[in-house]
Amino acid sequence: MQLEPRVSPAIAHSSKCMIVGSGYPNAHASELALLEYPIISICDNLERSSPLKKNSAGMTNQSDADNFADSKDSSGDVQRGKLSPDLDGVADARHTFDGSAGERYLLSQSAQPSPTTTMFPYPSQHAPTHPAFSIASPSRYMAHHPVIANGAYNSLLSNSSPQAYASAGYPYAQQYGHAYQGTAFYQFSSAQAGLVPGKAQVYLCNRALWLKFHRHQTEMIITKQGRRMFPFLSFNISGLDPTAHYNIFVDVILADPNHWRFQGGKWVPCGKADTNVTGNRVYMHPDSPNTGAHWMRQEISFGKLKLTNNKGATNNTGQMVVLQSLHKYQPRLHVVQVNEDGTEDTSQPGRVQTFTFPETQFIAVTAYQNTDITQLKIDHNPFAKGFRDNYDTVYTGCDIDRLTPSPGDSPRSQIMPGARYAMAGSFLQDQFVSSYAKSRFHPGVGGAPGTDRSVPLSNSLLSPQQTEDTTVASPQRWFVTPANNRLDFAASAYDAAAAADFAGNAATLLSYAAAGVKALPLPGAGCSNRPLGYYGEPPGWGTRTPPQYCSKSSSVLSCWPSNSVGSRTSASGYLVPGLEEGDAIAPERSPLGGADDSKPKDLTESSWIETPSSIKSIDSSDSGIFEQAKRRRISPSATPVSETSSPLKSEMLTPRECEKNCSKDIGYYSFYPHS
DNA sequence: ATTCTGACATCCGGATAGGGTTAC
DNA sequence: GTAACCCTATCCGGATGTCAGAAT
Repeated sequence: MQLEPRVSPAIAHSSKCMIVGSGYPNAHASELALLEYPIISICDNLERSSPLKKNSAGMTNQSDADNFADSKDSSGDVQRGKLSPDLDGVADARHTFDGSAGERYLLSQSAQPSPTTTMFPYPSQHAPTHPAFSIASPSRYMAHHPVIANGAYNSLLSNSSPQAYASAGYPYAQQYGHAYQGTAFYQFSSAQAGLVPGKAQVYLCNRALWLKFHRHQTEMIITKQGRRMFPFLSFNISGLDPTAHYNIFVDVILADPNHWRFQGGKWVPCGKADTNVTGNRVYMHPDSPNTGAHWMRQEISFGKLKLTNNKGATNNTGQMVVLQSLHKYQPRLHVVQVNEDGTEDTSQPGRVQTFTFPETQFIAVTAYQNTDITQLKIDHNPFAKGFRDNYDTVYTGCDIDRLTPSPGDSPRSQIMPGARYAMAGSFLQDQFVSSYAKSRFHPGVGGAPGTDRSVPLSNSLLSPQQTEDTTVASPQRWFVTPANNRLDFAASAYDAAAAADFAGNAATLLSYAAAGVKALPLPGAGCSNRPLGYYGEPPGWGTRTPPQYCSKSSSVLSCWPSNSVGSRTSASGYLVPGLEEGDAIAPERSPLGGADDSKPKDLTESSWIETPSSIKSIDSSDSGIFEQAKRRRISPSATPVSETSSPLKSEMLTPRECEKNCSKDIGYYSFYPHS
């Protein structure tokens, strides 16, 4: 299809003058230091980084690499330092991130009027004049691996930015730069925050889960036959034209120019990445093309996306994304408006929007390196359930003993048992909410909700590279309630302690802010709950466990009218309190308070508690939590999570409750028009 | 020494078959 | 008595991480 590099003058300009560290025109050097992500000059890379543009430009991976290398060379100290493994975008950011930093990056933007407008999903990197993607020509995506450099679409952002992109290199730099410039793309008006017709907003539904992995540097297994991602990519989109048609797909690009190695309990760069790899890097959502209403109606899951290292794979190439082991990748979501027949229309600008979620970065491996990651996978992936029982035998019963025996890796050992168990809500972060939900309130499973046996999923879950951060994060950091989602988050930005748990890393935080995010995506708000009623159709994981959840929680299902975009996008639909960060909910910290617990409680009880004990036993047996409780031999004192603090209750508010609660935050909810 | 591969055991959900119950 | 429906058991495919051995 049309791969012609239709780049606006602004874009062209931006692509030619990438200046290291200048991605944050309004940021001070100190701030840059916090940005964490390397800022590397990548002249011409902006366009090339796009699988489409690259094809059209006939660029080679090597050229990409060279450009990247060149940019590094010219980028100076900043970028050089960024190449440190500790600067991969998480660890250090967290170390240095504090309340002030959070404020600085989230709220201090001149373009960002107030903290109250900082709570929004990731805005896209709009591509005003970018040639649309085409599903008709998959080959166009069979491009070389570009080093993440903002992507073609990112570069197009410059259209609205007078300063274009003085810097690029890594995606975030560009994004931040864009955001810091306060581009008009992102409406920071409290009244219209993020509500820009035609401009989609995307929530990473399972963001909390991603964060859990991200804190340890996510690893994804790649096999010849292809391995599914876990966590898998799952998004919620809003802001699309309900009647317009869109293609939605994900591509995976190199997140940095390094080859990585797990050494000494941590990931360290080891030479240059091999960018001379071909293969499909794009996974088109099977529902594409479809209407905006369709996309907004349900969660968009990419559970069937498989990662492989088999460059010559011929089967299911459409489902396979070819990657290289020990390379760091960054998935990106692309939303491309197409004609009704699925064809592209490049005549209109702004039809391509790209979303990058830093927390979804991962290193492709053929075998897990970090045992913390392994354990997280086992703990959260239903398919790995069979390995959970090994806990008793493999480990001595103390989850601390089970920790990664990596040097200097003692994050969990720093956790107070109570705090650890208090992370009950973390389960809600799971990709498979239902699995845990089923047993969450299982009678007799005392402390089940808080029996995250293996992994302290909050701030305590720090990788060896994050040991400095020992601050006890507020468990409900990501517990989004209709009334507090945005404001709470903003407030949290000032909370140094919370900062640790805040998105899991400063980089992420920054990405939000820089990307023009007005508020934390509060992904869970929309997804952790909504999936209940939308999992029936989505492919992949979503089709497995979720249905169970639905079948057993009919009352919950009713919370998400799947046939009504309007209702879905209503405040209640999107903002139902979702435990995104999964941490235990501290009622006292929740705006909803204990009073509001009653309703969710009733709801859950009606859905679960009334289930015949016999059935519940059966269900709970595979819930994970139940097993964990059994394995952990949890003592009453070790399971402080009371019913009132159960995350599920907050998570499962009914629409009525949602509306009631949501009304507390008019500013935010006004974003989602009630039908 | 590091990385990759394939076999393996395990788990889950879907599909199917069989049996039991109920309604006509 | 028959058909329809429901429930349960079983089989199968696909998924997981583990592990030992091969490859680099």
